[in-house]
Amino acid sequence: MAGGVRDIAARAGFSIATVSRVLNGHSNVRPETRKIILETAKALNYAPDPAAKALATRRTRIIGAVIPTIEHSIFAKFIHALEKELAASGYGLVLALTANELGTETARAEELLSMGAEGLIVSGLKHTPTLLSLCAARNVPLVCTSIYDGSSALCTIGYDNRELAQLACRYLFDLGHENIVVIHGPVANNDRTRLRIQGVSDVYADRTRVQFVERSLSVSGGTEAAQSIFGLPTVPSAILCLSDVLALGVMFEASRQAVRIPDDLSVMGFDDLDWARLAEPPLTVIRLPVTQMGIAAANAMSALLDQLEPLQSRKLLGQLIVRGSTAAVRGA
Amino acid sequence: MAGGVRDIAARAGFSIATVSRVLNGHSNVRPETRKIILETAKALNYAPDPAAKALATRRTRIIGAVIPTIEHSIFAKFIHALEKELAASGYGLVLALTANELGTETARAEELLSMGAEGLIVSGLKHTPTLLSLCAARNVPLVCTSIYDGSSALCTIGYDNRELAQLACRYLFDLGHENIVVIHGPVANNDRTRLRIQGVSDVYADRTRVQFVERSLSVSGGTEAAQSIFGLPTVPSAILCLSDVLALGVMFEASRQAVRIPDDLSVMGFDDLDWARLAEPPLTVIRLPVTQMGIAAANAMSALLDQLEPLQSRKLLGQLIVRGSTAAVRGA
DNA sequence: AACGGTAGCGAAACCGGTTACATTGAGTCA
DNA sequence: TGACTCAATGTAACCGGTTTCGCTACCGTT
Repeated sequence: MAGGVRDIAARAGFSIATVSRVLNGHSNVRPETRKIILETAKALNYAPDPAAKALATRRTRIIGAVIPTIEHSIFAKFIHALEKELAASGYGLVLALTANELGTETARAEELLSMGAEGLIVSGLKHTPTLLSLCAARNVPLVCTSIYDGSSALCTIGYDNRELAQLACRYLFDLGHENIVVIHGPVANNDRTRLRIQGVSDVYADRTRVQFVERSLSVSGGTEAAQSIFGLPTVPSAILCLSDVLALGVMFEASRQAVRIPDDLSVMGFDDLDWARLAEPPLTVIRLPVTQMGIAAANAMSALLDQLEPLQSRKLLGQLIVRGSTAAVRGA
Repeated sequence: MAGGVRDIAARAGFSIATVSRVLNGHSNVRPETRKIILETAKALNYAPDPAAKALATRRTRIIGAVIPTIEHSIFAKFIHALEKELAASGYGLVLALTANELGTETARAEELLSMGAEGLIVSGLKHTPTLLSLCAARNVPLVCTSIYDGSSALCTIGYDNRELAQLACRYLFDLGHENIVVIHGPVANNDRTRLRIQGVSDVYADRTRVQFVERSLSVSGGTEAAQSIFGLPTVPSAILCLSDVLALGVMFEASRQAVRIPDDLSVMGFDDLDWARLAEPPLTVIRLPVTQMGIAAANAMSALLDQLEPLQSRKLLGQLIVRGSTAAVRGA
């Protein structure tokens, strides 16, 4: 029932070339001709075949994203902004979630390319040589997100994880917290977490004063970590969570064990998820500009593909948001 | 640099037909021929052109999903499972988020189709006639999720929202709660919420005993609702939140106002997000089988497209998970 | 020796669009 | 009136795969 350009041409009494011209809004067509063709197209309720169009134009207008997960809100927000902005530029988003399974990223990326993605968005800076050469060979633009590295040859659009961790630690240190615990997610295959840890070490140079606890990147990771910390002989005066979800777990556990925040313990998060400002007490955090990042990544990609400008790394700024979950150490 | 089948054919000394046969694993090719062709394909690091392949085979192996948002974890979990399962069957997922903007669903669906989606997954049962006729005209399979309706002509894969709300209410009622408040997200354009509200009314038939509060579907919606409720002349003995995020907001606000849960107030959620069992107190919820739903939707779609079996509605079961946030009403 | 069957392969059509180039006819100008 | 320009349209090639159909050569039968 759905006719192609040839059907329209036959029915309207013109050639397929003219039909195509009309359908693509080219100018050198007589207005009346345009009208006739548009009408018969509507009558046949024509819809162009995506595959044929892609083959002829060599464009799919699909870009792919390979992301660890979407269940962590920080990624969800990013993807949301990314999708929205891509759509505004007429691009579609194909998604591949690696679910933190190490080493699947390259394979998933390849799948996306085989579905027609003409650009790739990934997170982090560390990728297999295979992936890199793949992109180079087929010259598929690659944008790395959640990280900014001006010295990298790759296009990175994100924030400076190390710097932001420093910002958090300096704030805590200035409040008099000389004995802190840092809870973070798995470092395996996660350069961003590693950078944040470096940032912590930059400030808390004397390693005896800072302790790192690695757990799964989830609320339960936070509660587990909190349980182990609360059982310590000397409880720290502050806990820095390198993700808000960990902080939520800590807050739940603190509430359960009647540890008062911030009186007994300062707690700080990283992300600034929606609930952070609404928590009791409201959570002091490092805010990550993920929405901005989604927009920036989408714009960089579409600008490149639309031949407007080359890819360019971009550093987005996070910020310290002081709220009620942190306080000066007692007696300081 | 990247060669096509014709390059391989020329280099290997065979015809493009044979090359294609080898590349697609057809049997009637001499083993040695296969070997030669595979080697030259590798040498030229051949990758089939997705558009050309799609045009010739009339298959894209892309399915589209139009979803309100991905920032709500319940959808994120669904999409995650969906993507994973689709990928396992060799399908890709293109995503369109409507961000609750009313009326964009149809347009977004059309976009997905124009990018080559050969199947559509949407949420809810209520859609524009345009969307429905679009799918019918191009015979694109459509799967409605987050809802089950055995009487609908459409394929629905989900849970019975009304029934589950009844389950929640009967539980509360049996605990002696005769005066409850139900907090829910916007009902506009959301048949699932409306069904849940119906389920509540089924149990709390006497409308004077139940009060409905509509807020944005977010933690802040929950805190706002809680604030208005705690200011009421007669505070209810229980609050049923038709989504866990609302419950989180309520819990935060309760903690802020020193309202003890469950002693002063029972709070109940809907979803069973990761943190629900870890909250303080752990949240009593209706668990929604969203992961299962993602898997089921993916399987239904792929089975249809692989010509294995027709689409079929499927009812998935939610369940009541009793935890610490609810208790019998005092003096009952 | 004549024959049927089949494995292996190639030529060419086809999928449904886009577009370079050719063609036509009307208008302009000397 | 002839030459030239340009707007409007058509013809056919092309994008890069898949697939139908037919040919050849070789096999085993009788």
